[in-house]
Amino acid sequence: MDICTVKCINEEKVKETALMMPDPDQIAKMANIYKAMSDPSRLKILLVLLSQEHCVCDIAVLCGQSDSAISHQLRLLRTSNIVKTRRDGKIIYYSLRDDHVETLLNMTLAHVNE
Amino acid sequence: MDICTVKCINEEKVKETALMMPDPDQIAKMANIYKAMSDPSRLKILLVLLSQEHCVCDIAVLCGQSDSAISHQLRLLRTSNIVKTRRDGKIIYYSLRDDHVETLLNMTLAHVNE
DNA sequence: ACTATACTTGAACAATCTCTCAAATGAATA
DNA sequence: TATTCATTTGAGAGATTGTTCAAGTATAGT
Repeated sequence: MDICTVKCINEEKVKETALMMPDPDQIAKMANIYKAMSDPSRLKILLVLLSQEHCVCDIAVLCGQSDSAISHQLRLLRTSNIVKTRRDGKIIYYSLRDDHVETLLNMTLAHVNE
Repeated sequence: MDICTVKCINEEKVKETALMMPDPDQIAKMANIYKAMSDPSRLKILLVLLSQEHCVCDIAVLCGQSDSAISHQLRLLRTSNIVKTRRDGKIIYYSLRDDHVETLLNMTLAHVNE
């Protein structure tokens, strides 16, 4: 009698796919990127920044949310390395950090448009 | 005294960006796609299916989770039109529904690999 | 008809998330 | 120095999420 009775219908295919799987670290990174874009209000922020850089309160106006709510979300996007900031006097301008997110956004936009 | 005192630091830029924004329906669709991929266990399922089609219990083995947990997630992916099914006797095979998700996954994989 | 297998479903609980509100920070101006 | 403005922060409430467990289908084999 086996101690470990793992049922597995097609062992061959399971082995094949297991070899193809990215490692846990990579999966976590991918999930983080998608998570950042998965909340509608955060996605709206990113789409706003896809157009051009903006300060916090203009983003708030464009998104129809409070400065505070936007600031909370921007912090998450900042710590996920998805947006970057630039200070000009009292005003802090936010923009997308690299091309990858832009490309992802544009690709997905094209997808939902077709 | 104004009733509606919307503060808006750069009206010009706000108007420009407002014109560029996708409509709410498109934004919702985009968010849904990202949401489907944002949970690590769901993302793992999609990466499994990126390799080839699999039945529920093989996916469960590959993901290290219960059949039930996987089935719940697969339902979400099914109703989001991200995976499709094919029945062969008692066994139901799941696979990715279209090229777009594959492309997104591969692009993001390339991104976290660099 | 009965049993076994592959999968689905509903309820429930814990964990996580997003927003609001009030207070705090840091930089520019009076 | 005091005030104002743009933004950040912390605590807390309400909603959403992912998993488990137990019970339910649906199909195939005996």
